Amino acid sequence: MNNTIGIKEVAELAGVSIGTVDRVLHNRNGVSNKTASEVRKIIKETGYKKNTVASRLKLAKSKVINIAVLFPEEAKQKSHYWNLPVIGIEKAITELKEMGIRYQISFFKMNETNSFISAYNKILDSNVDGIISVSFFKDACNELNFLTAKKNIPLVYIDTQLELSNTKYCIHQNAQIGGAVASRLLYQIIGFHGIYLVINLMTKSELNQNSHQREEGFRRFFKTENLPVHSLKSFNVSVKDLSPLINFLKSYQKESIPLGVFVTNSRAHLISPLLEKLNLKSTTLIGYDLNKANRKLLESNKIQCIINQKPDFQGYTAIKGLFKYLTEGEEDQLLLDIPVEIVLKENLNQ
Amino acid sequence: MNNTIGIKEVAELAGVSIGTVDRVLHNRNGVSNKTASEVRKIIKETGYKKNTVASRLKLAKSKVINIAVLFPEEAKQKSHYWNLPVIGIEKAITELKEMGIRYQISFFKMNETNSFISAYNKILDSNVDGIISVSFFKDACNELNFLTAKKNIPLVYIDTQLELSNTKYCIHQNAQIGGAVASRLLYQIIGFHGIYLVINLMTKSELNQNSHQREEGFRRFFKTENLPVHSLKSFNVSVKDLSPLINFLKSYQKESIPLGVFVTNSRAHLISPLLEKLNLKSTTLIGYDLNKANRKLLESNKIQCIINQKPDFQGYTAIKGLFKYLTEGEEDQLLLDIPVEIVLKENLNQ
DNA sequence: CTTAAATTCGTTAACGTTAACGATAAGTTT
DNA sequence: AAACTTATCGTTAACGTTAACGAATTTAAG
Repeated sequence: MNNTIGIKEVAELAGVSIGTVDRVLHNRNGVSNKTASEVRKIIKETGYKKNTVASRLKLAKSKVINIAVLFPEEAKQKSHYWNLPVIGIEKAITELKEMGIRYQISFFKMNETNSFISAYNKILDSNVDGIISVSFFKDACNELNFLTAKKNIPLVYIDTQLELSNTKYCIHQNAQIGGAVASRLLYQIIGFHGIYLVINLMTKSELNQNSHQREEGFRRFFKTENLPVHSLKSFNVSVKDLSPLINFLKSYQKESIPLGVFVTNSRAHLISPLLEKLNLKSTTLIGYDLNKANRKLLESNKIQCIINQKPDFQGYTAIKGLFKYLTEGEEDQLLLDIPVEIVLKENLNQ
Repeated sequence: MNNTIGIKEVAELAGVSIGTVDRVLHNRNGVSNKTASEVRKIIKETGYKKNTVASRLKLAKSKVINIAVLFPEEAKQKSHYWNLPVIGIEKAITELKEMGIRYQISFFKMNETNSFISAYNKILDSNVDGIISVSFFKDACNELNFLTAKKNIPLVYIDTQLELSNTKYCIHQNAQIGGAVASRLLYQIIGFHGIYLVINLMTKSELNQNSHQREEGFRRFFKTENLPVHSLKSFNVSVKDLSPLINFLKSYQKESIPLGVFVTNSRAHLISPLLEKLNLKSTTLIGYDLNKANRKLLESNKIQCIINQKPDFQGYTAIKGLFKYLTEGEEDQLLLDIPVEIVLKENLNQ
């Protein structure tokens, strides 16, 4: 009935003491090859699994698990987007605090690679068991991937900004699916004869990876569903100069064709006022991320739909996944697709 | 720095032994009023909280937490709707198994009150620490509420079928919000001039509580958003005789007005073939629950949107909530609104 | 062959909580 | 006053894992 096998049972079956079994389990030396392989055989046969609860009770004080979080400094601001994963992280840490786990957050400036590099160097100098961060800088992140791999420290990226070939663990939303969801929603509403507008509102010169893939998913939808569209245009415009976009909108102002706008990042709130000014009231606007401005516009029906990446959930699962990995070696909770959540005014505050 | 206060520190501060502190914590007798109140004072001052990990390690074998699950017998069928909460339950049990928690499932017939009653009587006769079930029968559930309250056994209903005044714990989706989400989606698509159809597909003579509230939420949307509609009709039809509905659809067959259909339960898959037959192809169909038939129709674009109640998540949180309650007395995770999840073809398999 | 060094392994005391088991003191019955 | 309850409280051995400590044996060095 009670088939939970402990280290004691393994020891007895192998004809050794629990100390020896423990040495084998932790790959410590001081055990002969012969007995070690015998113990390993028993472990395999019995399917022994360490009792994490007992293990962490023992180690909670002497071997605290230290997680370093390295986020953009915007995470300090309450209700800012980058603060949301922190909320999830804190929730997970609270749930696990009896297990002996701590986290420490440090910050970098989104436009300063060096602030990121010096921050991760400080982290790597401390004794850290796992890292959670965001991929903003290509070269620096590649270097960090290399350094953490060498030191055998798990590094989890959330909310992928860049996709790096040597990234091992990341927890994020599938951007293509997000784009496809947006296009289906828009297509249902404005249909074949409408005008589709994909807006990449850029702060840097290069296009963000997420935005790129979201547009790709958006465009692909029409192909896979075999739905030819009358007009689908995309704009890569700087937030500092929206004039190309404004000019385009003005040219369509008098046509009475329905307009569907998909903003591929969190700045849909910058587009809504434009549409208001130009009297394009029947426009359907879909954007990303539940920041304060977007929430407000969703509540006042100026934005019709927001796709949520659940950044809080990403932070939460990152901690839980790291804990599972560090205590049980279980990797598969560190490589996750977070579901695409569709948020309307009605299910906003749940 | 390390401000975790244990029973040992409390004992020292109160000038007693840990045995006495334990007696106070568990309200066991054998301690004088004077020392008890002194201990309680220290507990309050220090904010001592029991270390659940250590507690459960100690009790995992001697005091297993027994959860009884009482579900419709359809839960036995893989991929049936009622099997989904079981999957979530099993996931939670697996996560907590080191803590000494077990569950046992028993079944009742959805059309036989007595099968429910005899099942819960058997459960109450066994030594059970918590119960998870579904409210199908008014009188029987009221009685069960009474009996569990008397025995001080927490009873959690998921996926509310009936709303009972004396229910203490339930984990379910807000039906009104679900209805409102459906109406917004439909309104965006078919607009002011369309025809709205709410279909309550009934198996019994009385209207299901969920269906009722979903319709209410659906109708309320238009009022709160101040959107007069051209036509909004609701049908309460038996699954055995759809003819009233068919007749209605036939009468609208030749009008070229967009039609939006909201099926308030999991049986949207019964409506889709009707629409096909009557050649009402531009109809938008929204339903509930990701059963096999609905999934298939979503994938083939015959259903446009499904609202998911996340029954697996409900089961999962029910176990987690019961565990938290039984170990720490924390009640607030047993009274939960599960978010309304909007599922399209594109985000179906995540 | 003796002694030192290294290898291999068992024993044991924690981690924080629980509760059985005694031990002591106070009160009650003959 | 002896014997017997009762009330009150401290001591201690678990739960399963960890790792320091030391004991026993083998190997190497002199």
